[in-house]
Amino acid sequence: MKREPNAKEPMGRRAAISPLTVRRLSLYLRCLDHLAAEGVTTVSSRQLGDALGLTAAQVRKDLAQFGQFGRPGVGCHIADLAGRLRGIFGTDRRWELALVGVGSLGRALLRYRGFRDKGFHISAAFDTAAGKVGRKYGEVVVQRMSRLASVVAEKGIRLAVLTVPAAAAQDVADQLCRAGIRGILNFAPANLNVPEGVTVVPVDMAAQIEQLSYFVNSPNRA
Amino acid sequence: MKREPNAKEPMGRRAAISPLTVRRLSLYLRCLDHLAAEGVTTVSSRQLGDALGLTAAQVRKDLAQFGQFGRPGVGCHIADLAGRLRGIFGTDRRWELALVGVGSLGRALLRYRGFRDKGFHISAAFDTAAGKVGRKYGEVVVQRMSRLASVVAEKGIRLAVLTVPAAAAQDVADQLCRAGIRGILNFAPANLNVPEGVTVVPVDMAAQIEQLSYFVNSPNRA
DNA sequence: AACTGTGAAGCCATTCACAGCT
DNA sequence: AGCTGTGAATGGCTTCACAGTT
Repeated sequence: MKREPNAKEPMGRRAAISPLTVRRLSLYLRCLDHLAAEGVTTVSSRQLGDALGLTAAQVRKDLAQFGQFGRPGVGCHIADLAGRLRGIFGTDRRWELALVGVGSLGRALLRYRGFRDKGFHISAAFDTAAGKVGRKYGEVVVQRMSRLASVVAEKGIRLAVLTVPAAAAQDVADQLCRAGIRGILNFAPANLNVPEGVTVVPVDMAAQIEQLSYFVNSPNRA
Repeated sequence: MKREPNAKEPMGRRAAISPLTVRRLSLYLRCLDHLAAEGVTTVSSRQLGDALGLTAAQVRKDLAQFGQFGRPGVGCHIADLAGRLRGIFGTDRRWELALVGVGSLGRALLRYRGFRDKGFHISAAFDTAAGKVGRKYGEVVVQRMSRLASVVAEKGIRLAVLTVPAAAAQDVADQLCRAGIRGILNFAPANLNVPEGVTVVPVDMAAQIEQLSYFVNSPNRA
């Protein structure tokens, strides 16, 4: 995972957006959906910021990168903005996922509703353990690893969830990349090396609880 | 083993460290443990940086905040540095955790080895569902929520793992804070309001897969 | 009056470059 | 030589402040 100097290339009409901004966009969308469920139709940047602990200017700057939303004096139309954000994320369509590693975490994710609600459907699961192959968890039957490439091709799967032990992670990631996967949600505590064009988003829960104990441990509070 | 604090700050009180740095410290520690397991005893900032996709200068700046490590011409002694990092995180001692919400994700975390390996032990679990109370998952028996405060006090629990549905998250967080919890690892897709002195670290998997699809979807590579 | 969108300023984080140690 | 620790420079992110719109 090497960070290139990020040359400013004019390709595509979207300029590169910082990962920090992308993370906040998710928060905005969650908040908008929440408001919409309550019947609210309009929201100001200040309201959004207050709900999330951000400044109103930050919210406006983030959203401004994608064009003009809300009208002065009124605010943003929630449904419009939410739809637009979904378009940006690509969650206005359905995504098929492959999951590799059917341990306890993998099984939990096979049943996790949070993915389905956003349009992400785990439609194939793989494991090396013979005892697991053939078993059905949630909706999918576990298959052997040798079927990975053909299933990925057949179902047009572009994203994978990686829930194998750290020691196996790089090897499995290589297989996923060869199979044509474009993105990996990596739960293994390992840094993955992937070719250009494949994105890895790490979900390192061990690191996150470490952060928690750091902040609880340390005397400084902001 | 002479430590030379060099009078940056008196050792007792640490200056506030940016969350970005804290996240990288976790990566350093993981990498150091990995190297140590291979029998390596010394590492340079360049090697560490290369392994993680960071510059050598970044690594040195991050570590310099905590004093002097490695010797010029040699590098850092891995065991020393790792031990020091564990001290910073507080993972050189044992932590007791309470888990609230024994759904599929909660059950998976009750068995998750990644926490135990870092010294975090889930020693109590709670749920509102009568059907789950009394059942044993992994090592712990699920208890009813009304017992939360007394168990937390009794076992000296300071951290909690929150795996309840979003709609219940704030209410449960309030209960946790009243019970004296100091930190919450929040898996619920909701922004929690907590009093001063309580830390929340969000683990929003839905947002993370949204990020993944954004980067796969968008033309610009990072 | 309320709110947006945006240049400019301010602040923080990263990288550079080099003196100094082993 | 090889490496660290650190001031200086750079670059990026956030906040400020205000002109402009409804």
